[in-house]
Amino acid sequence: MEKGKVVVGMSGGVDSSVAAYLLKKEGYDVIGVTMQIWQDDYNEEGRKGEGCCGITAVDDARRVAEKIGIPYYVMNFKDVFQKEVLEYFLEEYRHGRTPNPCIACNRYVKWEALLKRSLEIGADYIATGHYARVEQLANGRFAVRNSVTAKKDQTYALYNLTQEQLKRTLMPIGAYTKEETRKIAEEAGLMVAHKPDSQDICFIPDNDYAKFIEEQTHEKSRPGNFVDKEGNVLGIHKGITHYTVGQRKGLNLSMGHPVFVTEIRPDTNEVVIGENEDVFTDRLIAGNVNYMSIGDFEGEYRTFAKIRYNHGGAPCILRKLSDGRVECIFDEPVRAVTPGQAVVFYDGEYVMGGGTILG
RNA sequence: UGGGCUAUCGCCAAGCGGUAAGGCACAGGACUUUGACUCCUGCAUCACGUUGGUUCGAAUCCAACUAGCCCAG
Repeated sequence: MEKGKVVVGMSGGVDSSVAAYLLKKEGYDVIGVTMQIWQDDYNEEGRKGEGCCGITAVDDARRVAEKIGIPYYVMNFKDVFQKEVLEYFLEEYRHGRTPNPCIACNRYVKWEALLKRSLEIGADYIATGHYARVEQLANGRFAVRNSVTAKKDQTYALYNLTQEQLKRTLMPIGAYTKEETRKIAEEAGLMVAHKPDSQDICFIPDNDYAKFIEEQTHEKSRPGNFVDKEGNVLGIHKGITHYTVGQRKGLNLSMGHPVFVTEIRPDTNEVVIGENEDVFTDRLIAGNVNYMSIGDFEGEYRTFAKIRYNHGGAPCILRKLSDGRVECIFDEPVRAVTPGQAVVFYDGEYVMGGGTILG
């Protein structure tokens, strides 16, 4: 109790379950909460491998909460999810960009909304089952630090959290590997110990996100032209929402050798096709930059950047631009810089900041 | 309707008498708490435009037919 009151976001998976268990064991006053963020009325059969927000979530989370002896609630966050994640997601695709909904969901739903409500009910912290650590640095700032397992590291999706949010965040799982987490779950007798990892976009049932966009927007995707960089028409595409930069599969273009999407032009409804080397670039511009381990920087800044969730990262130099934008110049070209995705900067193991890729 | 050329998997394309390469596309799987990339597997089995013929044996040679292309008109 002396350690404070913490609300743990429980998805019903192993990670958040173990997070709750560990905090309880450490002496926190733990409250389990599952966020209801999406329709809870799809009881279709055959939903395997629930995402982070699935619906068997509630059952599993409640059982775990009971098992470890903590109060448990379900909170409704559908409105904020609808606005900050879903609408954003649809709008980005409509503009030919490729959004990362998890990042928006983390910042606005999991943290902003959940934290606010948690504070309202008297909590001191919120906690999640992310593979990342939160630490306060010598300069007084809070930053997300790499999980002990680079393999399961989830810091990329957390770059957008604010100092206020981080100050009140606990991520107990960051100190363990996935295997260790499962072992802890097993030893604690949590029935979710062997639940498969979630994957894919959690709110898109069958993983067919293009169809999902059509259904949500009530707009049929509009076919257009595949063109090469000279403007020659190569074929017809199914609608720009079906594609992303660097994509090869699903183009149905038989050029004799593999070809890739190099650009999406929402204005002309064109998808530009090129060679593999055409999809490499050594620079990008990011906007909406959120600084984490440092408050800001002047001039140039040497760092290491990831341009997508599963990117190993690449050394680069940051240069300040106007309107809070930054230019990122890589030492070596990187593949498929994609507008809409996030670029996250690292100082060693710490997230230095990140932003949205504009181009 | 004179001459010439070509017809092999959805697309491109090897093969030149001995029993159908490969690439692209596509499908399935692996990987992955975003979209991609990548990797693995599969993908012509009375079949090589059709019909006959030669041959022990033809996609490979011959003939006719059909279709397309080119040059002449």
